[in-house]
Amino acid sequence: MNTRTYSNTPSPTCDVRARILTAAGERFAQFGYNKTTMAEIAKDCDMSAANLYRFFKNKLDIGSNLACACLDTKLLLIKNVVQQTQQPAAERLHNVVLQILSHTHNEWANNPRINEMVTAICDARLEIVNQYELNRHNLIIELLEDGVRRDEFSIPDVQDTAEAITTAITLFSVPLFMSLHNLETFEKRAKSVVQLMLSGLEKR
Amino acid sequence: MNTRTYSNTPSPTCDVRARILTAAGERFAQFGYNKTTMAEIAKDCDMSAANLYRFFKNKLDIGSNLACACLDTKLLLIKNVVQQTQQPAAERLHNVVLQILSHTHNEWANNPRINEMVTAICDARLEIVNQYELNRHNLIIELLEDGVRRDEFSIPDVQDTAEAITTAITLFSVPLFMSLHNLETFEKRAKSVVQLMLSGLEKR
DNA sequence: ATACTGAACATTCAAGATAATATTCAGTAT
DNA sequence: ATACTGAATATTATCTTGAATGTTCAGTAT
Repeated sequence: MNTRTYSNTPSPTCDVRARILTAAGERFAQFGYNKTTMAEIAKDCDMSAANLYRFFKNKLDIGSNLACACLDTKLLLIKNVVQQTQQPAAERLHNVVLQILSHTHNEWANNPRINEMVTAICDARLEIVNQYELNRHNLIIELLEDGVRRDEFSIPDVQDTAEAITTAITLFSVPLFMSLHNLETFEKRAKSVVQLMLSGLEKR
Repeated sequence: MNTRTYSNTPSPTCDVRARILTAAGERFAQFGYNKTTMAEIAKDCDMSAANLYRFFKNKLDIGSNLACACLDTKLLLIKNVVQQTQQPAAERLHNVVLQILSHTHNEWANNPRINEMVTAICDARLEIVNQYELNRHNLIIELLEDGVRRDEFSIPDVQDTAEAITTAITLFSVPLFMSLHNLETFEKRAKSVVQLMLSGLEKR
């Protein structure tokens, strides 16, 4: 990644990168990743297609950067929910799951283009989605530990439990599944799953 | 479905159907659904391809029948676990989840051909997989109700809870996911999920 | 040296042609 | 009538090829 900055130059490298990403992002969102050509992105930035390669390794690299940003936004939304520390941890868990569901559904329903891009990128760059999963995992751990600290939760192994939660909400995280039901059905299911995760089956 | 039987005929209709299904099943398992031709199935049964259509509507219909049988086997395995009534319900739930995981993983690892077939069929005949899901759902309900009857479980809404469990074990039911981890990792996760479903997070 | 371009080259996509296969049906044997 | 077949037809998959696009690079301007 390029980390240099030219504070006294009118058009620093990182600005060019940002301009390219903006142009590409708009095209990808409107016409899809595959239908967008490097020539078009270049034209939007008043440069040649060849010049794009001075700033990004290739088209996939542009896509990856956008996908990263996309996943970062997603992560930030979750973080915001987790850090509503005035709310009980149980409620925040509930909100996290609904947040994830809502985002997945939105992606699928309102912006199949973006989804196409993210899919394409994730196929090629597994590490990006891995990083996202790891960050999400850590946010769940943060939430669980907070719940334990506040004496709301009793959790023998936070690490395992966080993994179990991630596993249990798979249905809400994968856009592919969104065609199975409508949003209300998913929300109902999400509530049931959270309910189950909170109280468990065993008699107390 | 043909339900007539010719008890005094040496080669009754239903035997021919069975012969065709056996031949097709072997071909599908060995070479895959798409690579198997109707002519080949017919040759295995010493008949013309045209004659197959007297017993099955089309190729997909042959595949559907095999897929049904496949899912019925799966269901039977689950049923057997559920009905081990000498075991505690909690243990049986654990075994059901591991059973499902093991079957999904097996399908994916040892027999991609069969999997290809089931996928092809399910794409075309959603009602088959729906029926399977419904039956599985009912088995889970049976297990939960038994757990409640024995005073092991305390469950406000069995219907909702069964749906929640089905949802939570999505990762173990979809062959597509099997490439993500190795079997041991999945088993560890399955145990964590069951643990979570049994005890819940909330302090008691 | 640095920023950039146009043209060359490599790869991917898509439309059309071809071949393989599924399905139907008229016709034969019993 | 019933069980079945071979050949005809419809559908689907595979291959081919030209065009479009991604990528590289020698060369130009500053």
